[in-house]
Amino acid sequence: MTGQVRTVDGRVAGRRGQATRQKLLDCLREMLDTSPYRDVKVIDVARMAGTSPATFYQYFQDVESAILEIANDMAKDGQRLKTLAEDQNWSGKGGFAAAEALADGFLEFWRDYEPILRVVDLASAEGDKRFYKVRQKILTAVTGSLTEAIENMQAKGKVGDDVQPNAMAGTLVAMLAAVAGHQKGFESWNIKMKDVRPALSTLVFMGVTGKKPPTR
Amino acid sequence: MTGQVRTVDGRVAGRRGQATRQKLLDCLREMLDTSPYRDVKVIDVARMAGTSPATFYQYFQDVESAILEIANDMAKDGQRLKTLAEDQNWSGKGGFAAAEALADGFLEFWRDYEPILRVVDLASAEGDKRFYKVRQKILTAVTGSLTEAIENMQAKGKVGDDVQPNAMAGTLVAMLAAVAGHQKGFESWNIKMKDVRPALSTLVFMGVTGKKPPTR
DNA sequence: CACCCGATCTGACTGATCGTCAGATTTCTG
DNA sequence: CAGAAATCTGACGATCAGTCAGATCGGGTG
Repeated sequence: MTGQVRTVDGRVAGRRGQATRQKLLDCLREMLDTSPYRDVKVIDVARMAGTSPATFYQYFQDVESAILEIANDMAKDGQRLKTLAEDQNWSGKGGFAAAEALADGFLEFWRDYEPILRVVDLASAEGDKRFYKVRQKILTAVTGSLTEAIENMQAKGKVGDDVQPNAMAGTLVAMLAAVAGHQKGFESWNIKMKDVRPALSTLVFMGVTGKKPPTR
Repeated sequence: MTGQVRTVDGRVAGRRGQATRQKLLDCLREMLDTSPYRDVKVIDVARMAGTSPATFYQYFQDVESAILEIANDMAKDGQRLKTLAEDQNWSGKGGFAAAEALADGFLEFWRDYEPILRVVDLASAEGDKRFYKVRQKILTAVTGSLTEAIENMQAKGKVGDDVQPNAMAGTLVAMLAAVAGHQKGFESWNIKMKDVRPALSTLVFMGVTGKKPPTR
């Protein structure tokens, strides 16, 4: 299913090849952790991996393609977010707990992949479809689950139907992603994450159920 | 107050110099509209402006500094967002209208400056303090006004004080910025902006007041 | 108008990186 | 161990970054 690993000129990579390829990806990821995206150079990645630029180009079209590879792995891992939103009971205290878990899931996921997600965000905003697709893969599942949840609440008459479920779900997901992506920003802005967490959960809960969260 | 326009080596630019400088900025901005950030080259900007790379370096340290210049102008214009959040009456229908106006303000502002804001977002997430400061300048004022509004509501006992006003305000602003920055994404995702607008406004209203918006 | 002088621009250069290719090196196979 | 396949790399032409000394421009002056 994952398909075989191939070199740029189409040959299937063997054991050794896969190892170097992986090493290049690891070094690229480390590079992105420490340098601005614009300053990441193939030559530096190659040097760090103890190989030559020519080798890099044997496995990747360019830097973007390599990042896309990392991003795809990330997207697989991202499916864990989906499980946090689906088949939850959103009423009452349990619902608020679900909202908290969802918020935590986003915060943690973004902490794990921050530099990659930055690039994915930029590239998809710039209209790169490959990156857009990755972003979708991560967010679409969550949005879908939330949409269903909101539709259920509306069916029960708990929420006014003056809001489109998918628009609300999309907005909530965008919010979660944005806040998760600016955790450092919040911190250095005198806003503590431990205060942001309840704010996020509250908004998710209110967005889904249309109600104030239960007092604890 | 704006200070005189200076060349890199400290000379004050005259009439002609300022004109070239501005032309370079304009071309850079146009370039960012159409090319990925990573692919914007000094040589292309210079060519488009009908001048040479050496001239570019006479006025700007590097591409980032030039973008920062554009971003600073943008930040000035961004102060219009602040007025949308301050001294509003957030109760009842008027409050919901205020929330709508705020959402519209964000959507419009991001539409005006999308490519620049993308870069500002990336660079500040990457830890570049100059860009972080610009981002702050735009968002901090709005956040402050919203914080006040929430504090007022809490003082009146309308909202539970289990949420920190500034954390909630920061979260709402992050949400507004994120959604505004992904307008194209939403559209191509089958979610119409006209549906997102009420979702956004509703969340802002609920975040500030702790209540469901009034039915219309 | 001819000249001058500061402001402005640019050609040309060095060095770094990109991206490619043919050939060297390593690993695998029988 | 020989031969083949896989893998790696040195070397190269092209492009771009960034610098500097000198050419050009344009307004003011006598």
